Amino acid sequence: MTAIILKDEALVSRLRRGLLDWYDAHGRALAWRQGARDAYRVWLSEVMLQQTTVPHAAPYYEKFLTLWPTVRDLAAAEDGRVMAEWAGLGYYARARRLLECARVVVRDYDGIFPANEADLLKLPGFGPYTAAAVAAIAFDLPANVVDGNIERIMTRLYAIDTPLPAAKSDIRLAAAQWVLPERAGDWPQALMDMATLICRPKSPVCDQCPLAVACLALERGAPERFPVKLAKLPKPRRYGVVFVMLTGEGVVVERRADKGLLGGMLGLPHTEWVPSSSPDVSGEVARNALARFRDGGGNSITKDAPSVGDDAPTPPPQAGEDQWVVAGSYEHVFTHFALTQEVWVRRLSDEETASMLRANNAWQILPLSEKALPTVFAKALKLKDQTVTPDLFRSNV
DNA sequence: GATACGTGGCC
DNA sequence: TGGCCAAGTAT
Repeated sequence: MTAIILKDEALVSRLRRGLLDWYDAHGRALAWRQGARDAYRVWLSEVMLQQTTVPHAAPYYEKFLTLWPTVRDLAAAEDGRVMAEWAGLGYYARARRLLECARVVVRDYDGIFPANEADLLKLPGFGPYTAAAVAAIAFDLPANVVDGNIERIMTRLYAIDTPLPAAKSDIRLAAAQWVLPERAGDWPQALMDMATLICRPKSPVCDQCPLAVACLALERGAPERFPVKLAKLPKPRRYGVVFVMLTGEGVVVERRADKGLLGGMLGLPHTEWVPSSSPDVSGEVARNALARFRDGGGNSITKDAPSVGDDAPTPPPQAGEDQWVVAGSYEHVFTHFALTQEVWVRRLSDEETASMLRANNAWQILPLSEKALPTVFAKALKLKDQTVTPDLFRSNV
């Protein structure tokens, strides 16, 4: 428990004004800051920006606003369309909760976001940060907005050396000292811009910082040491095979279960992602997966797949198995594990396609021109494009 | 409190 | 090149 040293109010007041002056002169002209403040736009941008960089989120924000200009438009959208538009942005639970929240706002609030932090906090996908940010930025309420940027500023300002996340309560207390009703919406944005442009994680530019005279970390000589974080556990590696089944109309994809990794997204059928490549993922594991696809169960492949090393009976080779082309393999790093995946490609006849779709009701055909897949699967199609011979695309094989 | 949950850029 | 980092939330 770090004791927060209360700064004298006159100093806080002066520094606060200095940071707002800096923001007026140097704040970023981001798309969601243009025009009148609109709770829907503020909320949309905040959700997209969770754990996501501004350059990555910006084009998605523009596209969503074009497709669904109001919360009512979004609430009326098809689930699959929203998920497809989110593809590539990551943390897909955000998209499911975004849609759920839009529908709650329309149903319970007549399409108008509640203008108080407590009610915002109850909405799907709203946590302490987003509720405070929307309250402040959309409704100009003096909420205590604390995100990773503001955590960095506060741990440096007060030299809080308790490792995160244990330091969060102290950080909140520190940040709360700076909140005032005057320019309540600009304040957190000024802090976040300053944290991004000046109080950066690495090589902070302290000689440009409006708060430098009060910064204990700077005074002690190592501001980049803050915030202190607990060491991360090593990231395990897993292995799998992904199947690119080409048809006359596109590629076979499955709608994934709503919960868990890539929940609610379209994906390519794939084997279980096993912790070891031994004895042979691209042999027995792949063969078992293909057998399940033939018999149905393509949407539960991770649930009842035998793990590598089990002496589950190897099914007889399928007819046409030799038509698979191994396009290569690639790596994809998720939050909590790294995946090495081999890409198997083959052309399905119309009969096989019909049979596969009958057996696996979560499967459908996605035109190759559509960009609806999470990056982990988009990479497989890209690898296919780079390596597979054109004759696989012919309509009759 | 610990863990699950994506992706891309940077050094 | 592998680890770190980015406007967190849900369980």
